[in-house]
Amino acid sequence: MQSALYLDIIMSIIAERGSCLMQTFREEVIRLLLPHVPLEEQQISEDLETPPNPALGDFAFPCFKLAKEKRQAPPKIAAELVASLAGSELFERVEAKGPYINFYCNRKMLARLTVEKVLSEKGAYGQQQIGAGQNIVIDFSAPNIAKPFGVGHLRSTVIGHSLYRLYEALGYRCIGINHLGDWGTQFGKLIVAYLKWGNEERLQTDPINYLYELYVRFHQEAELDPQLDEEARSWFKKLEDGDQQARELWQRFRSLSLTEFKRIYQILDVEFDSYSGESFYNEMLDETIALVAEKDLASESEGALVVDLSEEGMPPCLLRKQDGATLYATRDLCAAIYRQQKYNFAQMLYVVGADQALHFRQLFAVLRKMGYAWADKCVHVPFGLIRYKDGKMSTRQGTLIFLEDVLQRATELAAKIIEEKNPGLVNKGEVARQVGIGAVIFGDLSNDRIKNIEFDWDKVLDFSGETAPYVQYAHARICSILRKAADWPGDYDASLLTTDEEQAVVGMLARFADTIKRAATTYKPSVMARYVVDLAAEFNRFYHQCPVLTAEGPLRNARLALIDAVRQVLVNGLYLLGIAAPEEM
RNA sequence: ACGCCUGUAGCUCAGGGGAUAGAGCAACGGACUUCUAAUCCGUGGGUCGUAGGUUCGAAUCCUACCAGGCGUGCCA
Repeated sequence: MQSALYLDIIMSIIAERGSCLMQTFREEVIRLLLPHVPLEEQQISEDLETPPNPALGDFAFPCFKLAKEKRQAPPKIAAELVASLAGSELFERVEAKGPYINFYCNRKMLARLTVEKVLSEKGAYGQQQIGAGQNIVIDFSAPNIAKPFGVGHLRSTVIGHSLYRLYEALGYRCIGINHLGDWGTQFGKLIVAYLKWGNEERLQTDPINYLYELYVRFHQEAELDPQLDEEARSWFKKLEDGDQQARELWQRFRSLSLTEFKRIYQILDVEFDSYSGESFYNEMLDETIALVAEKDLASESEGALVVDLSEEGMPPCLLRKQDGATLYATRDLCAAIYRQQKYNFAQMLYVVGADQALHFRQLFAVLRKMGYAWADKCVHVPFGLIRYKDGKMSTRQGTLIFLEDVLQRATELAAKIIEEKNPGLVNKGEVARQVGIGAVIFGDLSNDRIKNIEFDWDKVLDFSGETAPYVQYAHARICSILRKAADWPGDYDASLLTTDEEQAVVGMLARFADTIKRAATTYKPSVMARYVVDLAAEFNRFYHQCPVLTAEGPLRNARLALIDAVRQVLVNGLYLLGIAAPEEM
């Protein structure tokens, strides 16, 4: 009874924007199994898996769980089940293999649905509506004013930026906030250092490096003279109290730094919806503290104002120091409440290093104690530290590697390789930047964010294997082929794409939407990074196995359509990572 | 001392409780008169930190231990 009408319905469901291709096939498997197994829909869906080997089909259902109830061996159950299943247009074969039932997607149909969907939706392919009408706040990058942008800050920046784009693809409205570290005791330190050793001329000519120098010097001198720390704290207190000299210096340091940061963000193609940093909340802090006190949560301890968290098994959260000055936690608490009021977020992500895990657990605990149900919508998205082979990277000790140096060297290397491989390339400089910077970003995103990274120049400057240039190269190759096929009018019959190599590529394309969802909901851009590498690898295998331009008529058209679809998904995937896709390299 | 995180091939890492644990790099051997060789194919290489437990089935879940990293009230 599998009529043409039924097929049309399936096709139209899949063709609908925002639907997941593989999901439709998956639901069909469940529909087929449901009448024959004593399991809930949910349970079947959970048990369903992707076979380790494409020769074993596209979906597999393990029969172990049925063995107990049916009192039969799993392979026997599988065999009998297969015999009783209804046929489906969506699958060309359903076979029992040992204890598994393997479902083989109808290759022609999968190829058609996938390629047609990609080529009609183009840049929107993969987008979903899960988050429609909801806001999500993403707090990322947050560099400290008056310190250079080091490779350490790159992590928060690129992870946050990628999450921003991933959640946008799920239909959320994203609000990217750069919670600048533009307040705090560090400014007391900087003011002290500047007043003691400052040189106006050097501040003018090379602000960031000079401020950094002062900062490092402060810490060196403070080792010998603890009195300096005392002075710094008192200058910060003055700053909070509105002392004019302090505010003027702070204002200068801040605006000089911000100009510098924006330059870096431009290089990275990163933007923010708000630059409201810590100082932004300065006027609201008293109110926040009053709110905490109102709920009877604040208490005095050793001269400081704290929220006791012993019930939660955590050390107390400090809101005011002995001298009355506020802390990081006070400002974060204030910011969270402000953002909830302003954005009414469905979720708020803090893309901040794992070394601050306790701080966020405390922050969320205080919000919960205050009775805010939305505290559970706040998520700390932690990531590992960048370290040297021989120890921790430290701003204070001045052992920082500047991001700009890294980007610069990567770009130079890319330029050198272009000179070797493709000296005729027209816009060499631009492409070298796209490739070099892409390599650096990808290097940071490709591994699980929780792992520490050991900084290694050799690794940063290696463009072979699982890297952005690898993916970009596959993309450029496709563009090259498509340029040579300018005669192709764009018509095709994708159902001709049935070889193993073609199907492997199609299968990857069909999994794109699922990958976006998984990358976003696990807050792991690395999932998307792995995907684009896998897709590029699958394309490369196809490329070496199947001629495109020299293929015969209809097959040539079908393959052109296939690689055009790959090109599109590579562009979309790289975009989600914040990486450019040059058409030639 | 306590808490959190990590431990998979020589190195860097993937592995959505299930079929023979996979990539890249490095090593070695192949493939450019043919769509860009920043590519592809092949070979070698593993007590999945250790010991228990749960399960029909554990790299994956639980417990203990070991090793490393980070954190533990007036920095952020």
